Amino acid sequence: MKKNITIHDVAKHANVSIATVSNVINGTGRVSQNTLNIVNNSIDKLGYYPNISARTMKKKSSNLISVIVPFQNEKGNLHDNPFYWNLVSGIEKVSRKNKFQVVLTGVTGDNDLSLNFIKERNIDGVVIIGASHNATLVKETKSLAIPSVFVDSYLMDEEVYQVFLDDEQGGYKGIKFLLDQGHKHIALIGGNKEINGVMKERFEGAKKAFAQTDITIDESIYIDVPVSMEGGYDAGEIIINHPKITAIFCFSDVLAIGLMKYLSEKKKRIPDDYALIGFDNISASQYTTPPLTTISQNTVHKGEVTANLLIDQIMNNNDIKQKKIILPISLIERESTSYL
Amino acid sequence: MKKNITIHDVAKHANVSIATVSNVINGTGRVSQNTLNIVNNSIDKLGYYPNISARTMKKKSSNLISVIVPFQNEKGNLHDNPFYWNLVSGIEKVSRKNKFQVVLTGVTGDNDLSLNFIKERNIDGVVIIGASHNATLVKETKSLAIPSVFVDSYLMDEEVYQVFLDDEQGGYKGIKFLLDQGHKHIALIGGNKEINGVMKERFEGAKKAFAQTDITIDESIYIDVPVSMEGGYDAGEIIINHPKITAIFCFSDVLAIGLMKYLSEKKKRIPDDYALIGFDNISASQYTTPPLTTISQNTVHKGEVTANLLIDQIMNNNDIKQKKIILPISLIERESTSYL
DNA sequence: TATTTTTGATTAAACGTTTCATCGATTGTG
DNA sequence: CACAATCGATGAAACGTTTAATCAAAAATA
Repeated sequence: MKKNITIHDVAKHANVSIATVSNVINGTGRVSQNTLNIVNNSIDKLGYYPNISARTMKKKSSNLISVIVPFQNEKGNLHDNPFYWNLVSGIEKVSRKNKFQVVLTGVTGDNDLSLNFIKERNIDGVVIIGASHNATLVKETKSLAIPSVFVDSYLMDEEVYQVFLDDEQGGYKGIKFLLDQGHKHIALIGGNKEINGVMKERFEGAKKAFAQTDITIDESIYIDVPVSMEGGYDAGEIIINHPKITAIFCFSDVLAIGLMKYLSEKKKRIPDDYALIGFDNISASQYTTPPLTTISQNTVHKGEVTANLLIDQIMNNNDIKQKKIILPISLIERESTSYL
Repeated sequence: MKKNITIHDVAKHANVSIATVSNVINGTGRVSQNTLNIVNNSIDKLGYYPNISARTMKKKSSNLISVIVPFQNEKGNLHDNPFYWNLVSGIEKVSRKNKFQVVLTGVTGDNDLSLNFIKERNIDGVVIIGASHNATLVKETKSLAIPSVFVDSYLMDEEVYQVFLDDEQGGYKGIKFLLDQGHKHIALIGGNKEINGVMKERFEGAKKAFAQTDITIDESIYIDVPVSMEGGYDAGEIIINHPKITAIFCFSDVLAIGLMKYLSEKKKRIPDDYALIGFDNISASQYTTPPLTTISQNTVHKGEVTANLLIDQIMNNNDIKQKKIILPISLIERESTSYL
């Protein structure tokens, strides 16, 4: 078992005290140019690297960021949706640039909801993705009293840092677009819209668009399914049994992709039989046939914004303008929609 | 600033020594049922949780697993491919079950190739994904001399723990399938096949399938593009300029999805004009039109296997049968192929 | 009963840092 | 020249565990 090189070894080698070595490593205190060189030289020569656990213990800060992904299903896997990967990608990238590392943790139900590790490890900040459905998780996180950012969670809580999309505007624009094209009977497919969350917001936006016309939303239908390709596929049956429907707004691209399969199996044509809009602009959405008109969000960017907001808190940047960051959306018109 | 509850506080509260408390926490040493109850009671009452950094320092083990994803591109983002997310999902799940947490780290080129954090944090084990292209990374990792598993890396190194797919068999089965259907001119699309790695293996398998027939592989073509939807799309132009080609084998589903878009834009029909096979069986592949015939791997499962192999090493399970685990593939026939 | 073994618990050192208080030497001021 | 201020460096305590060595009391053995 090879013995670790410690700060003591460096101190001995450089003929200085460990305090001086520590100062050199951290750029703290006062140290002359001369000893600085000597110490750095010793560090190189010995191949010294600091022990972060010791540092963490002393400083009560680990330079670790925890990203928590709650599960919708019970299989224990992370969501099968490219959206999450892109988000995490953005978070990881910015964190890395700022010398933080990302601990990725999935939490399932309330059962194994143990955020203890955050305190145990002196984790500096935590990102929670899509916690709307999980009140316990939110409460638990708040009680940690460490820097945190909730993504896509729609918490009615001014105290809390949040990043989300202008989902309402997204819902609005999607429906407005379809209405402008002359559609009158529009199906909406999404997850549970009763809970505060992205689905509810998108739906609220949709309602607003309807309200601006003389078409009442009652002529439409909302189909509540699991947000996955399979869910979208399953929703297809309901769609084709509603004879009047001419357009569909899926509150997630994965839903739209699943639905397209069902419709294509039933020989329905897009956009001829049904105009179709998705949400998220995952990269697959431009590769469907036809390419999917969708509400675009830059998910990697969202992750970057999230990480920055978190790190600003950690660093005590008091020039944080706002606790809530709402990212804009835009509608990308592709070929799954066209004028009637 | 609230003071942390330490093992000392618990000891005082329970009227025992800190050593006893430590024994209770870890289930080590001898402690009577009576004091066990008392101590546990104190722990609950005080809301004590151990400080993992202190423990890590003493035990030289952090219960942390590092997952390293090398980048192909220079944008600094993790690969935009659902494959990776599924893999990480499997790793995270098994790790969590075994009380390990996952640190996710992207490394770009050789420039910022700093694996120092692994030693600095006493990380217990490391998973490296797709390191074939990155010799420095491999060398660096080996020099760490800690438990490690390379995924999809094809290292010619018997010392090293590896998990990969039976890529050669995958390449073989795909081509054999097309040849059996009567195709004679087949295009292959993949990444760089000159480096040891999944692409090379798949190509080798393909060659074997050709060798069993009187059709020579020279009548085929290999198109080397970045492994992404965009790459597949770009390959399309080459395809349609090769008049004899009747079938295409994409060494990744994302390539196939990109290609399908190009072909559909050019009014080519699948499978009528081109038979098409993908690789990976990402969930999107069954939602394309037509659904994609593909070589299937269970990527979440692959992640689970990887984590188990790593944890077995960490736990010193000497009943590890083999250092190389090759996971089977199977061909899933969908509608992007059919007999001529 | 005298002696050994086992049980349950304790003491104290060690893990590798950071940081505060201290201190001698050098430089600056009036 | 006497004194104050600054500079560069140090010693030692503290962070919160684990664990080896030790020990008294209780139980088992002869």
